[in-house]
Amino acid sequence: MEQQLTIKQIAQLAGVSVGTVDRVLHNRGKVSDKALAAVQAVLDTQSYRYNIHTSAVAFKKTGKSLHLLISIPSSEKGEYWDLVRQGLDKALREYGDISIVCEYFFFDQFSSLSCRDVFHKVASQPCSAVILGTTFIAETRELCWRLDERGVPYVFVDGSVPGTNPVGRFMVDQNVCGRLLARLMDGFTPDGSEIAVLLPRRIGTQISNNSALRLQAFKDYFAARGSKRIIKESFFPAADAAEASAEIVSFLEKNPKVRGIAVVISAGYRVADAVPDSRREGLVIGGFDVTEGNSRCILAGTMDFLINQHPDRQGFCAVESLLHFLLYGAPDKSSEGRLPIDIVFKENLMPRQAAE
Amino acid sequence: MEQQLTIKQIAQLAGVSVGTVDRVLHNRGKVSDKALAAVQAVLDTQSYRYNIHTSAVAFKKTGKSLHLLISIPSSEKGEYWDLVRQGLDKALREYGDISIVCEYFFFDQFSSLSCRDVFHKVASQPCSAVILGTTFIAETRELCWRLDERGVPYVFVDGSVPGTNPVGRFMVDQNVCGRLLARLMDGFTPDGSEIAVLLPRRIGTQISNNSALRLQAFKDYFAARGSKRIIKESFFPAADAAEASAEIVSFLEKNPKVRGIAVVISAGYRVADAVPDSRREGLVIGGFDVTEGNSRCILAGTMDFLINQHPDRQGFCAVESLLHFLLYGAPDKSSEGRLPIDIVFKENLMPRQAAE
DNA sequence: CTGTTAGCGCATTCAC
DNA sequence: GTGAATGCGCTAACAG
Repeated sequence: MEQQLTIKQIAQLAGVSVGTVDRVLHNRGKVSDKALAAVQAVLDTQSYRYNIHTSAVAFKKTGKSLHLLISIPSSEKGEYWDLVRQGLDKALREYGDISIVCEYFFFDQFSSLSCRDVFHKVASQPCSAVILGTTFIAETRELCWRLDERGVPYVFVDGSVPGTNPVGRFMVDQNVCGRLLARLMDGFTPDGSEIAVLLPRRIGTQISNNSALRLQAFKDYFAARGSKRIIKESFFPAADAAEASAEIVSFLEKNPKVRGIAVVISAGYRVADAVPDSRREGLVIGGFDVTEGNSRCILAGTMDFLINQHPDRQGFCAVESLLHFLLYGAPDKSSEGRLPIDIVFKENLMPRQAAE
Repeated sequence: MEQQLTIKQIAQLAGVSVGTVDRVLHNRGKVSDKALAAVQAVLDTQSYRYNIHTSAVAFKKTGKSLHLLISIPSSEKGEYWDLVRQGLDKALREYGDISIVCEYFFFDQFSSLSCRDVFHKVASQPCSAVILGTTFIAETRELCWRLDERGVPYVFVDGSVPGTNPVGRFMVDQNVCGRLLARLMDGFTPDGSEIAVLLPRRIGTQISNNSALRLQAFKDYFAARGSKRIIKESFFPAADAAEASAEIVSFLEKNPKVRGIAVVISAGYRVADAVPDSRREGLVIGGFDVTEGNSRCILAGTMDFLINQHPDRQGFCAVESLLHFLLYGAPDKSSEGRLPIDIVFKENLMPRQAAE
């Protein structure tokens, strides 16, 4: 709408040259106090909007390009971290006018050793910035310290780690996830019935931070309302379909009053697949995220709803914000807020939920 | 990621100049068959991505700017069409690097006469393109014919009108809205209870197309499942708080078995406000869209859920797509798909749901 | 420290 | 019909 302020105009208003304005805007130093004050004065009055795209064009001249390192868990196609990746890639495509060299470092989300190994490589790799999937707290923190030392900016996807200084954090509120799950389960199951919460059991690894937060919030919901609902917590081997199936069948037999199953991870389809048809009627199953497996179950009617964290959006925002930071030199305004959470039923499941 | 193809490179590969490539890309004619074939050959092999932003920069030189006409219903702050407007404005801000002159033409969504009047002005106003809120079918169609004659492109927000040729249509599937509403109501109310559907009663105007579609889909949901649920349809005066209140109290007294109220328009808060506290317990109220009134009720706990059509997103996408069309000369790939629909509970209500 | 300038992708104008 | 040249906002190299 209203004409944008350009650096040329700023220069004119401040009585300096565009070079000086550029130096001020990017904190490149080598500016006299007087010139700095003059430019600042203009910036304080008028609102300047930086044009990331023309900036990118100018960058091309030098042949320099941004070097992005992305370290996230590896993932089957259509599973959680692959969706994150789709969002990352989509952003990289959308900002294709900016010269970006991008390198992925995948680690095994079930192995802290693998994470440590991979992060070690990341720590010493020269780059402009890093995007991290926060899975292992200690390992992530250590890497961040190394990056801080080197002055390399980084952003988090899917979580945050205390004691670090990320330029942005892109995640949803797990507390909201847990309470929302509780609300839906509470509403969709009959009053006297029991509800099961299924947690992942992993070999040699303890329950992930997100699962724990969701479980806590889930229980908090009922506690806060003074609900008499009986909640049955149970672990299942999320990685092994056959084993999971056997355990879930047995669990349902032992708990005949269960009318709802809340799966606090994105492998809900494993549970849905395991429930025998004879038990399907009157059983509500809810899970997380529109992964391929969950999507299939929703369409088939063997799962009832999903809480969508929009992993793709998280990835997209991470790249977008990081580019803004790298080119503009200051964090994006919206890099700190929690991202919205959706609820997906069969009725509103979109074949391809597009990232942003 | 991979280097973008530029028009300079295309020119080189085709053995012509950038001017010729530009003429081909924009169908400006004045190109020999031979040159056209050469450029086409390159475009067929390589994939060219047009850079809308550098294009916008170049446009500035000429001082020419895009003239957008936006004609939508007027609206109180925070109500449905104001949310659409927020999305429109957000897009205009985001694409602030493009010189756009934008003019709003508001009409009264309850008066076809007002619409006709306003559209008459729009029809003769010179402009680059038009964005239309599709409220009155006949009036919209007539305007579109006039625009077609003049060769002015237009897009729809919040609906579509048969027999027109919009460059894009940005809306959600009302069929999905209705079925989703039914699904939620069905799940959240006890089995034997009755469900009320509340429709707007307007003076001198018949029920809007969207409301009718939602109602039909709502009923279809139950019919398809052979459900024995009793659905009570009722009209209420959405525009008058006092009258609405009286009628709803009386409705609830006459229908004591009603446990769910589905309001098929965005004025659900009027219903929620009218329900006496004594009847609140065990009553589920669902409506449409995160308007200020609905938002207040959700937070207060007097409404239970909203189906969010993201009017802001619709507006945003409309502008984005139109700009793409105007600058590139071809419709956006994603200008035809239906937009996603969210569900909002107290737990996942975001204070300010940002557009895109 | 500061101003000038070339050039990025693109649209347009104007000679040829 | 066509291509060379100009300038949009911006960066960076360079000359003062």
